[in-house]
Amino acid sequence: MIRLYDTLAREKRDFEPADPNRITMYVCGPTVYGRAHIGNARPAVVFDTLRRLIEHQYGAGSLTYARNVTDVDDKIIAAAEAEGVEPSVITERYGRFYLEDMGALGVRPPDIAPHATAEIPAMVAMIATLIERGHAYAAEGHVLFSVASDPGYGQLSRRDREAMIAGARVEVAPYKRDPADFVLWKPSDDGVIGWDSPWGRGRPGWHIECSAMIRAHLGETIDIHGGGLDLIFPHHENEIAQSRCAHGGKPLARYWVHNGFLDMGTEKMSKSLGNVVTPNDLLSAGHKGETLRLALLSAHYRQPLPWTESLIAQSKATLDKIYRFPFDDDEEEVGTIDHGVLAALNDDLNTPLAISRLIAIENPRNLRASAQLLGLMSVGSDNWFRTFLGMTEETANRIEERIAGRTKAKARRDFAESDRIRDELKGEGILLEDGPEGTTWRRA
RNA sequence: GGCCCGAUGGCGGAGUGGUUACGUAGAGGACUGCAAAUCCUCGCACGCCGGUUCGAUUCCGGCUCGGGCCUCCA
Repeated sequence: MIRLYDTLAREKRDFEPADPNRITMYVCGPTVYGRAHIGNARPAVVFDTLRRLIEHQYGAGSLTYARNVTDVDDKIIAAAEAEGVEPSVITERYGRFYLEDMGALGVRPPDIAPHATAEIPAMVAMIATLIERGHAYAAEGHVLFSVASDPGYGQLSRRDREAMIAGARVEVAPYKRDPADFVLWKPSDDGVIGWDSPWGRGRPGWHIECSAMIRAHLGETIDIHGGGLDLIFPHHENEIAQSRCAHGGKPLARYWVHNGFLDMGTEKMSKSLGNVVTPNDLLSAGHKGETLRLALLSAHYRQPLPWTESLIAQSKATLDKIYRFPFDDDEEEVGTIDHGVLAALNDDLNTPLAISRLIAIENPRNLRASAQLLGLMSVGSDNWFRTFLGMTEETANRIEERIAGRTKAKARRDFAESDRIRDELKGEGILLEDGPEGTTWRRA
């Protein structure tokens, strides 16, 4: 039995899917206007891990996991204009980078990756329904959702109407009937990406994209909706309102799961603050994707996690430790997942506790099977310790030759020479270890 | 200003009303030509002030500090 903290209920609840054979999960994916940063990777890794857990507990094929791609957005339009290219050039490039970067962190592609630009008819249809039912209105080329028409609005974020009005610091657009109303459809000027609609040529608002795509691909009520804490308001609140009002009161999601933030010293990492570190930067610096994944999982997903070089180093040390277990990489027999690891994950995805259990596993096959549930130990030990970015077989052979030279020096007790060779290799990032069966080498 | 969350040892981080988290870093030892790896041992903690309790790091209240949201944002 999996337990999950449900943001709506503000407590851990037993996870009971509506249909255990067809579990549905939707997570808000990237807006593809730039390269994802390491903070963006946290939800991708967290929900990838939850996905692996669900698939383990309910069986392969039991879960349909959708993660959208927002490929129409004002920032995309701005980026395209800045480069003098079509928006699709921007969205295809960064969409590809996103998959590459997340893939390096062991994040498997979702089952479904709906793109907003391919789902415009579904959004238009949902907007039309909302207008019909008196929950939305057209004004000056815009369509707005009427927050006052939805008495349940504000439950997820626990915000009352007074607070929302008090918080409306932004100048209220003249076409809004109420300051809290939000845009479902907005007009596009000539030359700006847009689609024809009953309300004129325009493009969808951000929130309606997710509501419409969830409906189209997963249904009116899904089991789990995930995303970052910052999406609770207004994005998820608005999604809930749109979907509930369009679907005769049916709830959008049965469990709301939100991840906390990476701490970057003084303030959160964000593109607008310009203090971003990307997975690509870190991988280029020589860190392995699994190291970054473990670092991201080293705190509970709802807790803040300070992102530092030290955290990365600690994560690498942990992986070095488990990869040093005596494996036969050709071993085909599959291990079983450790009960302690599973119990920790079942309890609201307690990954730090699971990792501590993982390290204590003594059977190598069970260790590997358990690690793989967390998306770790995806490669063989040899690969982990010896693969360098761009290292060729020829380079590896040269290293072997130099080690052979050192072994000869050692045999004639010429330790000055043998230490010289060892130090030289160390300077190149290669560590030697003299074992009972000879010298082995690994990357630093 | 409003809403919400957090505060654990050098660092990361679980958890619990009364016994060890764990990892990493550090110290000592074994092993080693010396290292590395491995093994053994060790030290170091629960933000502040009250309250409840036989007993609180764990529950309650207040305070301080930090973070998030209220505007695009993982």
